[in-house]
Amino acid sequence: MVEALLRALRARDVIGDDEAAIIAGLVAEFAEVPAKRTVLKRGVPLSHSMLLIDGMMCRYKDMRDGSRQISAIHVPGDFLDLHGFTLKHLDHDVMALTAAKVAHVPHERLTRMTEEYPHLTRLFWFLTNLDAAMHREWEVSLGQRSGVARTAHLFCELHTRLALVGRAAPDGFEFPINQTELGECLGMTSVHTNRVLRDLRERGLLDFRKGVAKLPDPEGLKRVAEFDPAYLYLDSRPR
Amino acid sequence: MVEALLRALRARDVIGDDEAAIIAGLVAEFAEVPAKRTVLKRGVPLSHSMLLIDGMMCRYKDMRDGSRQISAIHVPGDFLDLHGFTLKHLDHDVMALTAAKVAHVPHERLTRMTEEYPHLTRLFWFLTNLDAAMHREWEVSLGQRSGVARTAHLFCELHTRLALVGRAAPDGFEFPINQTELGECLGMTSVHTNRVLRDLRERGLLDFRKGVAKLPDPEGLKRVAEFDPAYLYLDSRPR
DNA sequence: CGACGCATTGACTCCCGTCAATAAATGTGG
DNA sequence: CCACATTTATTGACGGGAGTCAATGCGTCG
Repeated sequence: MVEALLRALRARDVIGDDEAAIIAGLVAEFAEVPAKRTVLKRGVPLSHSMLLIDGMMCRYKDMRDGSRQISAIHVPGDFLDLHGFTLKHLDHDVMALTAAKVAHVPHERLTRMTEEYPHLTRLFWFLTNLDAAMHREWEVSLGQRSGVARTAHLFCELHTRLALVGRAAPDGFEFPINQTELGECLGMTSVHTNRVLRDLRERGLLDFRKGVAKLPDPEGLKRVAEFDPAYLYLDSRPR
Repeated sequence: MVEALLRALRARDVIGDDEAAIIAGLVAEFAEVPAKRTVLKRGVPLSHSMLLIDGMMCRYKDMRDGSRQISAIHVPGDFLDLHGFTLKHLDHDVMALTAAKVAHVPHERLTRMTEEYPHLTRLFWFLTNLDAAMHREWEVSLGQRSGVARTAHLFCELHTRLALVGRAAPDGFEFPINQTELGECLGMTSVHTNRVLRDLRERGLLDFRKGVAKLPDPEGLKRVAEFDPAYLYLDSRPR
């Protein structure tokens, strides 16, 4: 059940079968989550972390005026709140975009991991640092890229991350999100998101419709996005 | 020399004198850095992490067209690249805004820490998660807040963080940055940054001039910024 | 004193938000 | 299987916040 996580980790370091077994042993139970459900609320004390097994989720913060910023998209193999282990409660909410399956990892087991398995500890620490690296790249998108480039960049990132865990084809992937939510990732209104998507479609770079993204020209899309996957740290070195 | 770091940590957890001594013992050497110097370049393999003792620095990414996004501001007590311990190289650059003093912490000592001191490991892990929390809040600023609110929010954050390490008065603080760099934090041009600053000054909320920020009405500034310091995790709980 | 960096301001443009209408897709109950 | 409600996508018209270009001022420093 933790295959996606292992694929993500093995893209970055060598994980022995013994360590894989320990990782699998961290999971206490599995749970199903219906689409659109908010699974984690800001400020609530946490006693376990959640690993996404299947489906897609997002982190977000709501503003007083009803607008919302989605600060991260989660794909299978991602922890939704591994940072919650040291933060004790979250500063944001987490919501399921689709029906999803998650694994619960009790914090006591993570504490024990920090006491007995320093290498795994560094690997899990790495995962939260990877989250931060993605946040930084999103800051660049939101601060510097145009609507078109920002949108292209998001789809390039997801294509790369989903392919890593076997959820993307070379020319596309499923991305079950509507234009309002997509706009909430990109800091744009749904109206403008719609226009940007039309632009990208007319330029033959991206066809996103009904929750399915088609990438007829991935290289062209990367060029428009100024996409450099270095921030995803897809190189294997000991952690 | 590591007082600022200890103040930051003690705002979030109980640190014994024994642990404080271990933290101090992580430092191998100190170094002086001149203003405007880039101290860390993306992609360069790292063998130690740097703790900021005095002065201010920033993380940034350059775009191909010459524009730049600053993704974080660092104050004394911050690690500049603790995440580099598990990432092995950075996805961004780090630059000194002022003349500064840093402490070098060799990665071997951090590795040893993960093997011998699980509580300190969780504390240091927490620090990188705190960085990520700030990145998320900046995503919210860049994606949803107006130029005025975004600017106000940045000054609220810095006021809080600097006060924590004894570098701010109740009504202001030193912030040695020019309007171009400030704009690079906020995703705006220097011209627009100038207009926003004038606006905030005329509204009696913020007077930023010559590297000094005066906050005649901190509560009003927070209101405009929709500033909620929860994401800074200034509550003491065991990590 | 002149060169330089930085701040300030005006004029103009344009990307993107707002408001609104319509269409298309999806779901729901009878 | 149809009538109806709801959600989502699409498009137009209009306005405003922010970018671009450019000129001016001003303090610092060699």
